[in-house]
Amino acid sequence: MSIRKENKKKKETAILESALTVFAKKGYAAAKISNIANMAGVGKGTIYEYHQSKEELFFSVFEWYVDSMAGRSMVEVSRLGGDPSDRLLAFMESVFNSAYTQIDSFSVFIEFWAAAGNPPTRDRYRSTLLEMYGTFSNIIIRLIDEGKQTGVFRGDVDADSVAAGLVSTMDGMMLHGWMDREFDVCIASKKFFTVLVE
Amino acid sequence: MSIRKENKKKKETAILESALTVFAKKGYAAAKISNIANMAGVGKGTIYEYHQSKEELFFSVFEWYVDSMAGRSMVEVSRLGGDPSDRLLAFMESVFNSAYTQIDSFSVFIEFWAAAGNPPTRDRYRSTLLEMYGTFSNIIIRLIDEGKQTGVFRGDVDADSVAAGLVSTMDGMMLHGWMDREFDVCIASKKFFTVLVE
DNA sequence: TCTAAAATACCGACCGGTCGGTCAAATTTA
DNA sequence: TAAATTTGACCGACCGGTCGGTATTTTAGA
Repeated sequence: MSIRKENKKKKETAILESALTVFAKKGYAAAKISNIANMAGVGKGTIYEYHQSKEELFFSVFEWYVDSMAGRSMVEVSRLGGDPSDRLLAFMESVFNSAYTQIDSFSVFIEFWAAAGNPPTRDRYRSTLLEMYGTFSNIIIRLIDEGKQTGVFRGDVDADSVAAGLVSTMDGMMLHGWMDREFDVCIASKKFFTVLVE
Repeated sequence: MSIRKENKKKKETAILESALTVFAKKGYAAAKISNIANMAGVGKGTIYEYHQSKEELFFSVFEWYVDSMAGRSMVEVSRLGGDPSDRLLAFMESVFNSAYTQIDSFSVFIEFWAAAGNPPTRDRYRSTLLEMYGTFSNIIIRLIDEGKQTGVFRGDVDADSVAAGLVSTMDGMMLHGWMDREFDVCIASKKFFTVLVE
């Protein structure tokens, strides 16, 4: 690859990383393009070589963040062993752990939700989020179905509802863990899910 | 009460209601003070008779909204009958139902979370939110303890963790129901909690 | 291989629109 | 009529986005 292309790639990620950091620290509104440019070590105009507008930049950060999350969890689940019940708990735990290591950027996630609520940006944020939740749900549904066949789970549980509930719970717990630093998500979720599974 | 005082009270609530509506519909940043004033049927300057700044107005809306939520749920639970297990399910259901009737203003709730994340506003939003969650938690904990004594719940469940989990789940489910209109929170939560309780 | 010209990438001073907040005048109340 | 309240035209700080100019790499011709 030519020197030009390589530099571009590097700057591309430098900009995304800086944008994530600044958006997380200040929130979308208070984050200035110049802050992001400074942190990325580029000029303000350069940002606009890569992204049409502030809003587009935010959306790019969103897609990048969500992709990496979904991708990581797919990898995690493929590595797990044990019976479906164990794997379900382990899956939840791994998602929490991986999310917990970057709890500081959780605040942008809240702004993704907010963006999924306001008219101009609503549709595309919403559909991308639902896609991501669908990925998580499917993983859980598959584990439950498997567990039903091997008899670990009762046959009459509605896999869809439980999956939806678990995904919701994960979001809720992350949120609470982020708001209340004394609330240890990993421990609380383990206790909660244990009550649920046994 | 004098006519003056009465009018002031009316304008006070008219402003708060309009503010909630406009913030919900457009989001904090895009909501203009003039929009809110128009909808409340007052001049822009009048807003500043009641609130120091846009940010203060938003915080007032926040407190008002949260108080009414917590208040309503306290009333609900005092009216419930049956054994603790039934009352727990009924409590959840009533919270969901009451929240669901005003799902359109849920988007402001997301912005409250966001405000609880960004430095200038963080502390006061966070503490008020945690207080509200504490109220919910206590209601649930009391029901669980009661259920333990009457033998409806196993004695070894950690009431605190379960309460924290349930509160998280409520938030998460509201969020998902709000994002995905096909996801019926009331039905899904009932199924999910039933799996959990029995 | 050297050089010149073309292409691409980068930069930041500047512009212009927006909207929170102010205040002098108008209106209402007692 | 005096005091209290309301009003909306106006101001200006702020910041997203532009663009003319510079620097760097690539290409082409000899």
